[in-house]
Amino acid sequence: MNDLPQVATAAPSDIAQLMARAHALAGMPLGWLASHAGWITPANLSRHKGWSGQLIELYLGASAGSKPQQDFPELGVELKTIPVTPEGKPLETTFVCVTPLTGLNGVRWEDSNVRNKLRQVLWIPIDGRREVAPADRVIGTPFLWRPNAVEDQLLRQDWEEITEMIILGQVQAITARHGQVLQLRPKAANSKVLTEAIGPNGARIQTLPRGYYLKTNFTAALLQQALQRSS
DNA sequence: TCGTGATCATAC
DNA sequence: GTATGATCACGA
Repeated sequence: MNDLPQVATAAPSDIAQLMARAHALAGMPLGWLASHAGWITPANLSRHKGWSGQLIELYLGASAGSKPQQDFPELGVELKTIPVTPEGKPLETTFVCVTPLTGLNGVRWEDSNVRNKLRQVLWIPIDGRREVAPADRVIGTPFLWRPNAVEDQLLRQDWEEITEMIILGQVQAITARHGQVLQLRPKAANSKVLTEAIGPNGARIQTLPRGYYLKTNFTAALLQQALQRSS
Protein backbone atom coordinates (compact mmCIF):
# COMPACT_ATOMS: atom_id res chain seq x y z
CA MET A 1 0.00 0.00 0.00
CA ASN A 2 2.85 2.33 0.76
CA ASP A 3 5.51 3.13 -1.78
CA LEU A 4 9.09 2.89 -0.63
CA PRO A 5 10.28 6.17 0.82
CA GLN A 6 12.41 8.44 -1.31
CA VAL A 7 14.59 11.40 -0.52
CA ALA A 8 12.45 14.44 -1.28
CA THR A 9 13.54 16.65 -4.15
CA ALA A 10 11.14 19.47 -3.30
CA ALA A 11 9.07 20.71 -0.42
CA PRO A 12 5.62 19.11 -0.15
CA SER A 13 3.01 21.14 -2.00
CA ASP A 14 0.26 20.46 0.49
CA ILE A 15 -0.44 18.68 3.74
CA ALA A 16 -1.76 15.58 1.99
CA GLN A 17 1.54 15.15 0.20
CA LEU A 18 3.46 15.76 3.41
CA MET A 19 1.40 13.14 5.23
CA ALA A 20 1.82 10.66 2.38
CA ARG A 21 5.58 11.05 2.63
CA ALA A 22 5.43 10.66 6.39
CA HIS A 23 3.27 7.54 6.22
CA ALA A 24 5.70 6.00 3.75
CA LEU A 25 8.38 6.19 6.47
CA ALA A 26 6.35 4.19 8.99
CA GLY A 27 7.89 0.80 9.66
CA MET A 28 11.22 1.68 8.15
CA PRO A 29 14.42 1.36 10.19
CA LEU A 30 16.64 4.43 10.32
CA GLY A 31 19.54 2.42 8.94
CA TRP A 32 17.64 1.65 5.73
CA LEU A 33 16.69 5.28 5.24
CA ALA A 34 20.24 6.40 5.90
CA SER A 35 21.92 4.05 3.44
CA HIS A 36 19.22 4.71 0.85
CA ALA A 37 20.14 8.39 1.14
CA GLY A 38 23.88 7.76 1.16
CA TRP A 39 24.23 8.64 4.80
CA ILE A 40 26.31 6.82 7.41
CA THR A 41 24.41 5.67 10.49
CA PRO A 42 26.30 6.50 13.70
CA ALA A 43 26.81 3.68 16.20
CA ASN A 44 25.23 5.86 18.85
CA LEU A 45 23.71 9.31 18.97
CA SER A 46 25.84 10.80 21.75
CA ARG A 47 27.70 12.97 19.25
CA HIS A 48 24.89 13.02 16.70
CA LYS A 49 21.91 14.12 18.73
CA GLY A 50 20.06 15.73 15.86
CA TRP A 51 20.79 12.99 13.33
CA SER A 52 17.39 11.29 13.32
CA GLY A 53 15.55 14.56 12.95
CA GLN A 54 17.71 15.64 10.05
CA LEU A 55 17.29 12.31 8.29
CA ILE A 56 13.51 12.63 8.50
CA GLU A 57 13.72 16.22 7.22
CA LEU A 58 15.54 14.91 4.18
CA TYR A 59 12.76 12.46 3.32
CA LEU A 60 9.92 14.87 4.00
CA GLY A 61 11.41 17.75 2.06
CA ALA A 62 11.88 20.16 4.93
CA SER A 63 14.23 22.95 3.99
CA ALA A 64 17.26 22.12 6.12
CA GLY A 65 19.21 24.84 7.79
CA SER A 66 18.94 27.15 10.74
CA LYS A 67 15.85 29.14 9.88
CA PRO A 68 13.93 30.49 12.86
CA GLN A 69 10.52 29.35 11.63
CA GLN A 70 8.43 26.29 10.98
CA ASP A 71 9.86 23.43 8.98
CA PHE A 72 7.11 23.80 6.39
CA PRO A 73 6.26 27.51 6.47
CA GLU A 74 3.97 27.32 3.44
CA LEU A 75 1.92 24.67 5.20
CA GLY A 76 2.20 26.13 8.70
CA VAL A 77 3.56 22.82 9.96
CA GLU A 78 6.36 22.17 12.43
CA LEU A 79 8.11 18.78 12.30
CA LYS A 80 9.04 16.95 15.49
CA THR A 81 10.56 13.52 15.82
CA ILE A 82 10.01 11.99 19.24
CA PRO A 83 11.87 9.02 20.74
CA VAL A 84 9.44 6.46 22.14
CA THR A 85 9.23 2.98 23.61
CA PRO A 86 7.37 0.22 21.73
CA GLU A 87 4.38 1.09 23.94
CA GLY A 88 4.45 4.62 22.60
CA LYS A 89 5.76 6.33 25.71
CA PRO A 90 8.12 9.25 25.10
CA LEU A 91 11.69 8.82 26.29
CA GLU A 92 12.62 12.49 26.19
CA THR A 93 11.07 15.91 26.54
CA THR A 94 10.51 17.80 23.30
CA PHE A 95 12.35 21.01 22.56
CA VAL A 96 10.09 23.80 21.30
CA CYS A 97 12.10 26.99 21.01
CA VAL A 98 14.48 29.32 22.80
CA THR A 99 12.87 32.29 24.48
CA PRO A 100 14.13 35.85 24.65
CA LEU A 101 14.67 36.88 28.27
CA THR A 102 14.21 40.61 27.68
CA GLY A 103 11.60 42.59 25.81
CA LEU A 104 8.75 40.35 26.92
CA ASN A 105 6.63 43.13 28.37
CA GLY A 106 3.27 43.15 26.66
CA VAL A 107 3.82 39.95 24.70
CA ARG A 108 0.65 37.88 24.71
CA TRP A 109 0.36 34.12 24.47
CA GLU A 110 -1.32 34.49 21.11
CA ASP A 111 1.82 36.17 19.78
CA SER A 112 4.37 33.97 21.52
CA ASN A 113 6.99 31.90 19.78
CA VAL A 114 5.79 28.83 21.64
CA ARG A 115 2.24 29.08 20.37
CA ASN A 116 3.35 29.83 16.85
CA LYS A 117 5.62 26.79 16.82
CA LEU A 118 2.92 24.53 18.23
CA ARG A 119 -0.01 25.66 16.09
CA GLN A 120 0.35 22.54 13.96
CA VAL A 121 2.91 19.81 14.53
CA LEU A 122 3.69 16.71 12.51
CA TRP A 123 4.86 14.16 15.06
CA ILE A 124 7.06 11.30 13.90
CA PRO A 125 7.52 8.70 16.68
CA ILE A 126 10.75 6.72 16.44
CA ASP A 127 11.90 3.84 18.61
CA GLY A 128 14.33 5.61 20.90
CA ARG A 129 15.44 2.82 23.20
CA ARG A 130 19.12 3.10 23.90
CA GLU A 131 19.57 -0.66 23.79
CA VAL A 132 18.50 -0.60 20.14
CA ALA A 133 21.20 0.47 17.69
CA PRO A 134 20.25 3.62 15.77
CA ALA A 135 20.31 1.65 12.50
CA ASP A 136 17.64 -0.71 13.85
CA ARG A 137 15.31 1.92 15.25
CA VAL A 138 11.98 1.77 13.45
CA ILE A 139 9.80 4.72 12.56
CA GLY A 140 6.25 4.74 13.86
CA THR A 141 2.94 6.09 12.63
CA PRO A 142 3.00 9.84 12.06
CA PHE A 143 0.19 12.11 13.12
CA LEU A 144 -0.70 15.75 12.72
CA TRP A 145 -1.58 17.59 15.91
CA ARG A 146 -3.26 20.91 16.53
CA PRO A 147 -3.76 21.84 20.19
CA ASN A 148 -7.39 21.62 21.28
CA ALA A 149 -8.88 24.19 23.65
CA VAL A 150 -7.81 22.29 26.75
CA GLU A 151 -4.28 21.73 25.52
CA ASP A 152 -3.95 25.34 24.43
CA GLN A 153 -5.09 26.50 27.85
CA LEU A 154 -2.57 24.28 29.64
CA LEU A 155 0.23 25.58 27.45
CA ARG A 156 -0.96 29.14 27.92
CA GLN A 157 -1.04 28.87 31.70
CA ASP A 158 2.51 27.57 31.88
CA TRP A 159 3.81 30.05 29.35
CA GLU A 160 2.19 32.97 31.15
CA GLU A 161 3.50 31.90 34.55
CA ILE A 162 7.03 31.42 33.28
CA THR A 163 7.00 34.59 31.20
CA GLU A 164 5.82 36.59 34.19
CA MET A 165 8.75 35.29 36.22
CA ILE A 166 11.18 36.22 33.45
CA ILE A 167 9.74 39.74 33.25
CA LEU A 168 9.94 40.12 37.03
CA GLY A 169 13.63 39.26 37.03
CA GLN A 170 13.13 35.76 38.43
CA VAL A 171 14.56 33.79 35.51
CA GLN A 172 17.32 32.35 37.68
CA ALA A 173 14.69 31.00 40.07
CA ILE A 174 12.88 29.08 37.33
CA THR A 175 13.52 25.35 37.28
CA ALA A 176 12.25 22.57 35.05
CA ARG A 177 9.69 21.81 37.78
CA HIS A 178 7.70 24.92 36.97
CA GLY A 179 4.79 24.33 34.64
CA GLN A 180 2.44 21.39 34.15
CA VAL A 181 3.07 20.63 30.49
CA LEU A 182 5.72 23.14 29.48
CA GLN A 183 9.07 23.67 31.17
CA LEU A 184 11.95 26.09 30.84
CA ARG A 185 15.44 24.61 30.80
CA PRO A 186 18.94 25.54 29.62
CA LYS A 187 19.45 25.47 25.87
CA ALA A 188 23.05 26.15 24.97
CA ALA A 189 26.27 24.58 23.81
CA ASN A 190 27.40 24.41 27.45
CA SER A 191 26.84 26.02 30.83
CA LYS A 192 29.26 28.87 30.08
CA VAL A 193 27.16 30.46 27.36
CA LEU A 194 25.56 33.75 28.34
CA THR A 195 22.70 35.89 27.09
CA GLU A 196 20.96 39.01 28.34
CA ALA A 197 18.16 38.84 30.90
CA ILE A 198 16.49 40.85 33.65
CA GLY A 199 17.91 40.41 37.16
CA PRO A 200 16.13 40.48 40.53
CA ASN A 201 16.68 44.24 40.91
CA GLY A 202 15.50 44.99 37.41
CA ALA A 203 18.97 45.51 36.00
CA ARG A 204 20.21 43.65 32.96
CA ILE A 205 22.21 40.55 33.78
CA GLN A 206 23.94 37.81 31.81
CA THR A 207 22.55 34.31 32.20
CA LEU A 208 22.35 30.94 30.49
CA PRO A 209 20.01 30.88 27.47
CA ARG A 210 16.77 29.01 28.13
CA GLY A 211 14.38 27.11 25.94
CA TYR A 212 10.87 25.74 26.28
CA TYR A 213 10.35 21.99 26.28
CA LEU A 214 7.17 19.91 26.29
CA LYS A 215 7.11 17.57 29.27
CA THR A 216 6.81 13.86 28.60
CA ASN A 217 3.46 13.57 30.40
CA PHE A 218 1.98 15.95 27.86
CA THR A 219 3.46 14.35 24.75
CA ALA A 220 2.57 10.93 26.15
CA ALA A 221 -1.09 11.97 26.16
CA LEU A 222 -0.83 13.17 22.56
CA LEU A 223 0.70 9.87 21.51
CA GLN A 224 -1.99 7.86 23.29
CA GLN A 225 -4.75 9.88 21.63
CA ALA A 226 -3.16 9.23 18.26
CA LEU A 227 -2.92 5.51 19.00
CA GLN A 228 -6.60 5.33 19.93
CA ARG A 229 -7.66 7.21 16.83
CA SER A 230 -5.71 4.82 14.62
CA SER A 231 -6.98 1.62 16.28
C1' DT B 1 14.89 4.51 37.94
C1' DC B 2 14.04 8.98 36.09
C1' DG B 3 13.88 13.84 35.33
C1' DT B 4 16.71 18.04 35.44
C1' DG B 5 20.42 20.43 34.07
C1' DA B 6 24.10 19.96 30.75
C1' DT B 7 25.69 18.95 26.49
C1' DC B 8 26.73 17.72 21.17
C1' DA B 9 26.97 18.97 15.90
C1' DT B 10 26.55 22.38 12.50
C1' DA B 11 25.47 26.87 9.81
C1' DC B 12 25.95 31.61 9.90
C1' DG C 1 26.08 34.04 20.29
C1' DT C 2 21.80 32.32 18.06
C1' DA C 3 19.49 29.41 15.30
C1' DT C 4 18.48 24.54 13.78
C1' DG C 5 18.25 19.37 15.14
C1' DA C 6 17.88 16.93 19.83
C1' DT C 7 19.91 13.25 23.59
C1' DC C 8 23.15 12.59 27.32
C1' DA C 9 24.25 11.55 32.06
C1' DC C 10 24.35 12.06 36.85
C1' DG C 11 22.23 13.30 41.25
C1' DA C 12 17.98 12.79 43.82
